[in-house]
Amino acid sequence: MPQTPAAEPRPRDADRSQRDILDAALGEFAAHGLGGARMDRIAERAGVNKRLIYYYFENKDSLFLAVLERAYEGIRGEEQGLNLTQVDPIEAIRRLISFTWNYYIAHPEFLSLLNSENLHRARHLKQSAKVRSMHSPLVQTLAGVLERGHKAGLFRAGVDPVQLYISIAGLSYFYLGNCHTLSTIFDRDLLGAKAQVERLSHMNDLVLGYLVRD
Amino acid sequence: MPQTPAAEPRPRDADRSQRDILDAALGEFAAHGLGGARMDRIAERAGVNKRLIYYYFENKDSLFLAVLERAYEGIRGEEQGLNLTQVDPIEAIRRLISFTWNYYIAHPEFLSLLNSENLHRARHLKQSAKVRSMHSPLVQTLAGVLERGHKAGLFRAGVDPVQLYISIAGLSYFYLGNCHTLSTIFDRDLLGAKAQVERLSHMNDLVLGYLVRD
Amino acid sequence: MPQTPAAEPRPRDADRSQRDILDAALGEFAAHGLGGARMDRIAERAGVNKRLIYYYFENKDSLFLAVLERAYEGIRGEEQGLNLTQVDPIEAIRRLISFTWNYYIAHPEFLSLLNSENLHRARHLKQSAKVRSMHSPLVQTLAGVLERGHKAGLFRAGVDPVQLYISIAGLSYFYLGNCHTLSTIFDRDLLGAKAQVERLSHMNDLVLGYLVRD
Amino acid sequence: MPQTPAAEPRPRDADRSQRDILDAALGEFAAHGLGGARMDRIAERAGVNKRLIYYYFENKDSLFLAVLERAYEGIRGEEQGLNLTQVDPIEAIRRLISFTWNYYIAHPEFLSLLNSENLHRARHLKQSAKVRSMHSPLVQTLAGVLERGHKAGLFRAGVDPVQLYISIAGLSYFYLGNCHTLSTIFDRDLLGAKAQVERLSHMNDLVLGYLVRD
DNA sequence: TATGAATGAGAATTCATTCAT
DNA sequence: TATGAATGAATTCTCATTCAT
Repeated sequence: MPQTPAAEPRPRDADRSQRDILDAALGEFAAHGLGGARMDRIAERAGVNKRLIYYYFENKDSLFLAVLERAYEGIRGEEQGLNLTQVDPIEAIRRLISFTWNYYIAHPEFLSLLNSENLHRARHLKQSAKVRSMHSPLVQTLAGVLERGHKAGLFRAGVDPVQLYISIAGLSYFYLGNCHTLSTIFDRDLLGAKAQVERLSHMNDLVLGYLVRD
Repeated sequence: MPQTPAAEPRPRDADRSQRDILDAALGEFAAHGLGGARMDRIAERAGVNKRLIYYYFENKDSLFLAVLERAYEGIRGEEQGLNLTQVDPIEAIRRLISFTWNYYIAHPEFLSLLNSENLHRARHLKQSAKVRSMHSPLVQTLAGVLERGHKAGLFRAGVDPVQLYISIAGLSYFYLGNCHTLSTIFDRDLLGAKAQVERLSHMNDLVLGYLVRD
Repeated sequence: MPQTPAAEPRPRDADRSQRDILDAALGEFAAHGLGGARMDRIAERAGVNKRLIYYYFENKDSLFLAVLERAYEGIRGEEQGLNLTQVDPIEAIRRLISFTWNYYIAHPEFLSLLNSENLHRARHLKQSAKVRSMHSPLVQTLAGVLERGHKAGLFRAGVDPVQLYISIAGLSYFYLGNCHTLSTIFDRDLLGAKAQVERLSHMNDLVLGYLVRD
Repeated sequence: MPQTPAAEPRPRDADRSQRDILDAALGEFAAHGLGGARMDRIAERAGVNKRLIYYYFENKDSLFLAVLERAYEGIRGEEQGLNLTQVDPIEAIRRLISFTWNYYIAHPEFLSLLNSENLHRARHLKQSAKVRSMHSPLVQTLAGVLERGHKAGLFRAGVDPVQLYISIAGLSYFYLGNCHTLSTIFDRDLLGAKAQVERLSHMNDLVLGYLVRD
């Protein structure tokens, strides 16, 4: 089907076009996965001629990587605003849990994108130097929190920050990313307001129940 | 690619053919997702004429559902062999954690399948009466364990078995299902023998650290 | 899809099976045309294993011819019951018009079958000695009616019975066979009771208005 | 059969491409019916990449409708050139009969297309707003002719223009559209020069013999 | 006479991508 | 920078027909 020509030709704005394409691609990849995403639909969503996508992004895979990098930038950027180093350790853990939970809720596309990338065995991510560098600060920050907590006699010793980070992420990720199958399987609404409060509280209990020693 | 004719004609065995198709489809769907899976490749993997797939399974989606149902049957079936009701509560929790972990490691396709189904918002699963009925026994068993633990003065009160089950699954699921991106991001081997032991021990510590009250 | 096995196996009755197949095929060919007809559906409609169709009728084309021959037998058989030679000429013409009209209404599949056969340039019919032999009596009968009418001073001279027969058939055929397009085009119901009476009366007026000389 | 690449690349002309596709499709649909038509062959006939058909026409059915609409435009357009309002009523009827006859002879595909559309119960036509509007002028013109004829004391009263139009069309349509089966059945050449003259004369006699009152 | 299992060839349609301007 | 036209290679699915019992 010939692309319906826009009433007015798109004003020539390179940045804007690229952003629109990335936004559209994010939605499409999240909704259908890499294999199910359609370049046609991305163009349509973006209000851009299909050919323009290839002008800016070499091909579907490159576009996917660009989307993925931008998504990681997003979450890591916000994470840095948490100031975990400046609050007491227990509060820091609470913040990290809440943040992760809320971020996943606010950005379900991020979960979806990760799913896709894992299905493809991180094929795209492995090509990205950018992403790797984003993560060490996070681990260091968390390590610092754990150490402070231990020194203050609050937390147990010997907790690996990477393990803990993965656990915290996993507790939210599995619940939210798999909520469609889970709510079908358990025949229970997992996303209602009450359910959300309960889950967040369960996760805090679980992690702090483990960490805190009295 | 023209299908290379089998040296010998396939013996006529309806059950065997269906099983072979399901096996092949499981592998293909796990490797490429629903959208990326190719019916051609499934036929080839199964050593079956492509047409036969449509003879037994209406179309790609029905086939996917059949695969999914069989996968759930698999894990739920093994879970029932755990005899959680017959061991002491702490041991029961340990068993469940280990089992989940080991099952995911032994059946990475299962994780992949879940990912795909969630990407599609449980579209297939929702049509399956079968699956729902598989899960209530599991929740009841876990509820029993928690209650026994509490009555014995071991476990804290008020733990929701569904929340706990989701947490236990999520701790393994996220680690294993996202190990490709995670190991890239954290630049660390997550699947070596030592790493596996560490993760399992971390998960046990986490869950039991939370549950057990002294 | 494997054919759902009948609860009880079909009793072995060769004649009955063949008749069922022909009935089913008539419906299917009429509904979808030769190209659109499906052997699967014919088997299903007939309540017969698909393989049995090939046992009795060599292939789709042979089956179509068999259906066609039986359809011609049907109309020619009934036509002979009209006794056109035994009533006065005007009544004979009326009878022929009414009969044609009513037969087409009662057997819309017959029209559809003719359409299909013409689309295929009478490919099947040309192979059938049977059908050819059925038609000469009809022309002779009509020729007799016209001659009697002329001798009685009622009808005009020089009317070609074949032309007239084709005209009479055509007046009903086009109206009924094309009623779907015609009623769409003219935005008018052509099959209501009143419309049917009007058409029949129009056709009688037309043909007799032409034939009868006063 | 791999498409033989055109020696020269096709010049980029959207209108021309669409026209070529429609021409090719008309031939193919007429020759094989909707069900028997092959998109591959249409592409080949049109000298166009198969994909281009889908670029301009959504799918086979849409293409069929487009062809059908163009066919109706063709005949209705020429009909308007007959100037039936400007000649005496008898001549007008003669012109309409001759035109219909000659148009069907010159455009056998038109008959075939109608057949197909009726087999499908005007499924496509019913979606077309366009077609309905083409036909009211025709009916009005014919009504005018009949009225003029009656007022001049030439024609009988009370003739329904739609009935008459259908009859005129039917007399040619059945003869020409079914000539393959008819000539097989009656064992008589229906398309030779002499036969054509005879049929045209028969139709004029029939219709005017009915209409004209002396 | 009757049937469930199996298939090769081909059908419509889709898709990422490139051409020409 | 932007776009409408065009395409080759797949991809899912269909269909008449045959095999084996």
